[in-house]
Amino acid sequence: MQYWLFKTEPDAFSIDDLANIPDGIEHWDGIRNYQARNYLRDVVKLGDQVFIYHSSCKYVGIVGLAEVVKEGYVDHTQFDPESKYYDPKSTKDKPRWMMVDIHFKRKFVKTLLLKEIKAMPEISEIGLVKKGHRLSILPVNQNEFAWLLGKC
DNA sequence: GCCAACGTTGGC
DNA sequence: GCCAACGTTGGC
Repeated sequence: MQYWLFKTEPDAFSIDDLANIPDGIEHWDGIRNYQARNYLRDVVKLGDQVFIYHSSCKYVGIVGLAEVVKEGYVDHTQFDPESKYYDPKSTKDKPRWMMVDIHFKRKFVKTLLLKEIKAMPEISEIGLVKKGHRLSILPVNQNEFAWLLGKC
């Protein structure tokens, strides 16, 4: 079992959007960064726990919890010229981009704000606040996950 | 909207 | 394979 933090811009897709899907399952498409892709392809496994994080918005932080219900498979939006995630250099023989499916578990009563997370000395080493923090798929270690979940 | 950080592209 | 130019991310 591993732990992750998936970023999303709530204007585009929020925790509420995820919660409002009838079966609660959504494919996490549109990841266009090789390191994040490698995580999705090779490391993210069934049953892994995922913090949902809102970025580029008023209340930046962790907003809820989801679980991986399907491991890495081809992200179809890379082949769709109408999609903003279209990648003309990707081919069906050698698709570049992957995605996973996640299932909504719960929305936290209150957003665990980035500024609160930054103020926690117990998890000062968390990837979210260090170099490489721009990755949209970030690993979270077990201690960090347990600590953060205890604050929600 | 600004800007620092950092990823990608492409010429050489 | 280097590196400058350019694009994107994301907090503020």
